[in-house]
Amino acid sequence: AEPESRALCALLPPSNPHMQDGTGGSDGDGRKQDIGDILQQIMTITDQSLDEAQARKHALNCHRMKPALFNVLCEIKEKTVLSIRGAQEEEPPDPQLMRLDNMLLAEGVSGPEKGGGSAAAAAAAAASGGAGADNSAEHSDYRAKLSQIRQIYHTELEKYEQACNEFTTHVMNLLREQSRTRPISPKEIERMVSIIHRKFSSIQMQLKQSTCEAVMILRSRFLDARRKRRNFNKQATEILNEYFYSHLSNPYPSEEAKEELAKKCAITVAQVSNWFGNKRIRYKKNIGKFQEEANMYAARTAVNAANASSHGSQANSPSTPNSAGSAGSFNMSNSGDLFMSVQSLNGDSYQGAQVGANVQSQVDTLRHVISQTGGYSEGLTANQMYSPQGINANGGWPDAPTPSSVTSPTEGPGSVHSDTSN
DNA sequence: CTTAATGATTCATT
DNA sequence: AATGAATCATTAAG
Repeated sequence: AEPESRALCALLPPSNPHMQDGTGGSDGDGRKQDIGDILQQIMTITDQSLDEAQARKHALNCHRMKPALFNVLCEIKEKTVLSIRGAQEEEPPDPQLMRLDNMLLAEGVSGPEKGGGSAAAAAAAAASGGAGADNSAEHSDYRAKLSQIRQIYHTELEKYEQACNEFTTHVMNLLREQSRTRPISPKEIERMVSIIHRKFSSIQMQLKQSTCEAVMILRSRFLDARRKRRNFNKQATEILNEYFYSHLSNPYPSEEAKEELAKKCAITVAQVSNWFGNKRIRYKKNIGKFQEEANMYAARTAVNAANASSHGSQANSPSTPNSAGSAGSFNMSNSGDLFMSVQSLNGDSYQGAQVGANVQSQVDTLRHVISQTGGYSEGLTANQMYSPQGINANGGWPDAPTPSSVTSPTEGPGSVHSDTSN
């Protein structure tokens, strides 16, 4: 068969003139010049009618030499494809692409439809309390933009996918059509398809990259925005202040208390912790500045307590950790002296019917009220002697939860520098 | 615009 | 990990 092929090969040029009407007749010498002609020819092809092309194709297919030429082409193909196959190997999974994919997945851009996610977030916000609207309002911008990005990403991706598929089918049809004229193995089609896919996937990667970039920018903006603070509403501040001043001797709410405060204030536990951290340090820094506030809340809490106790129930006071059994443990345990003083105070002003946690929670309050009214100055002075400002000076809260006298401001907490550093 | 108030963050400490 | 202290960055008030 070999010599025959060669012979056929030799026969090939003479058969050409049929294809190349007048233009392609030139051979090796005038190549550069020919390029112009070929170009011209190509340009004119577009002008040719489909019928003409179809007829030409048909003529080609029906050419008597066609089967032989086909075989030749097959043989040549065999060799070249082998060499191509050697160079062509499985592409490794691009690590960068994986990185991008992972990130997009993590950001919820490429993951499952975020409709559920946002619904869940909304549900969570709703569950966290009535004023969860704050939180969702804060995040709505972020979420809206994220979903916008996601939508663009998905539509673009879909567009690419569609275009890729369209193009692939086009190419496959083309190759299949051409396979009647020239030998095209399925492997080759496959390879072509993979090349197309690779091209498109590189485009996709660009899309993913830019999407990632957008998300990152959005995210950084959001993180910056996270620093944007919104003041708590008045009610929340009141609740927090009530707790603070009614636990002034030990303003360290337990985890449970924090949770309850958080729930009541419609803020997070972390925010409660922040608030107490700020409050403690700022109160300590300049007690005088908080005098008025302290007295106010003390009085208010005292009224609440009085009402509560007169009703025979303490569950009403927002400042006290209810569930009397356990919540009071952290301050009951370390203050026998306090308890004693409370009892004496109770003897003076209220019925001794206070129970459990409520007692401790009202110690400071009662002090305030009593000192405020002035009628019980003796008892107060005794308390002051018992726990003078010296303790405040030495650090106050952490070691011994001692009642701090708010009413005598000791206007000189040496460093009155407020923290206005900007 | 300036300043105080305030929530959040960061870092050191325990 | 929780807290204190300092600081940042925004908001509200003047």
